[in-house]
Amino acid sequence: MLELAILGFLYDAPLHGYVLRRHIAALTGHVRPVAESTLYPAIKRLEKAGLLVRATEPGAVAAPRHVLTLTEEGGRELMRRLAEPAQREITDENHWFTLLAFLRHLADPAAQAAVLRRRLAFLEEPASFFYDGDRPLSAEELDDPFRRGVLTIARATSRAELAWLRDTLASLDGVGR
Amino acid sequence: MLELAILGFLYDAPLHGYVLRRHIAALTGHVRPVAESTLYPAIKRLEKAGLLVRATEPGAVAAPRHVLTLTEEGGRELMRRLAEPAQREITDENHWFTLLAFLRHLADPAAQAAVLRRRLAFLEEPASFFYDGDRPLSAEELDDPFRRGVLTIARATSRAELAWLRDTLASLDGVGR
DNA sequence: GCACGATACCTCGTAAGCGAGGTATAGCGT
DNA sequence: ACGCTATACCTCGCTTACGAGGTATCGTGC
Repeated sequence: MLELAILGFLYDAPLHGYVLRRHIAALTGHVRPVAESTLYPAIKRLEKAGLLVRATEPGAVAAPRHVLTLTEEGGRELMRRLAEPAQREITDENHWFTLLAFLRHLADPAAQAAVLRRRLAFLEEPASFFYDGDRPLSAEELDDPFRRGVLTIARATSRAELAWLRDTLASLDGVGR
Repeated sequence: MLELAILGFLYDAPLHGYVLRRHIAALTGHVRPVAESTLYPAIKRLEKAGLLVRATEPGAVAAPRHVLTLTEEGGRELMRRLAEPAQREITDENHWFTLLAFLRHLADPAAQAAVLRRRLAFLEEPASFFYDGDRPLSAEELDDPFRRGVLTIARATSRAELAWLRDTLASLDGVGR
């Protein structure tokens, strides 16, 4: 998820670590902050894998900067990660939102639609958080107000997302034809 | 999050690892599956910390079971984790939902309300996923349909949750008076 | 002249999660 | 007799993440 965000931001423009950190904080920081000690090693991993290169520049304001530029391989890797996300990227909202934030980079509308359809299939599966044996329980069946909250909120999210998915898929299909 | 779920389920009744695993899978598995190689070490951690005890029972169906029972210290630890959750438990929906699933165990309505109010404060902070400098962008200002989706979905979730939070807080305050 | 905050990057030890793989038992179909 | 599936638990090595702490530069206010 972090690596995807790094690749996604760098695809737009070369950045140095500090600015990248602020971009990532803006994107997911209110929900899941990223520590510096997580970001810098992640950058090194991606550099070692040949997905980005670092160029040292004298710091405009303070210490020298390491400007990060995506390599061609890095661009290809981003496309792979966007087009063929792991199942976790589809099911976990945190991951999914990060993927959506950069899905526009995947130029092909059909490929974008294919990813959305995987999310659609996931949301259409009957699933709950609470079960009576194998039968999913609805909010109305629960006494516990907190568990009822979970289902109420999840249902509202699911509805909004299904509507958006169907809308967006329709317009992507329109472009494709 | 995983440890909270273990403590939460065991607070209801002693369970052995395999059943616990299915409970956890039902609760969060569709979004974020938990591997066996994560669960069993987690159980051992909690045992080592004195939060639960294991008793070997001949397996009813197959191999011998390790029935897990919460200790008093384990019960107290659960209450602590429910009453004073880390900020991540409040902001990250995955964590938050897990917390909500067991918040009923916290018997005091005032303590429950205090936790809900922390979530309320978080949701009331103006925050976006996308910014123009420091200014949060609204869905309407975005060209990118996927980023627009993120904001549309997040807004629907936020609305539903705010309504539920205010309702539930009102009825908790009613009980407290 | 100097403390302070912001910029900019880094290392280290520890914790947590995961996939791959292993061990066993019991029951069922063929 | 044999394989298959479900139950039930475990270890190992690898990767990722995090907090604590460190280093250095520059501009601003006092």
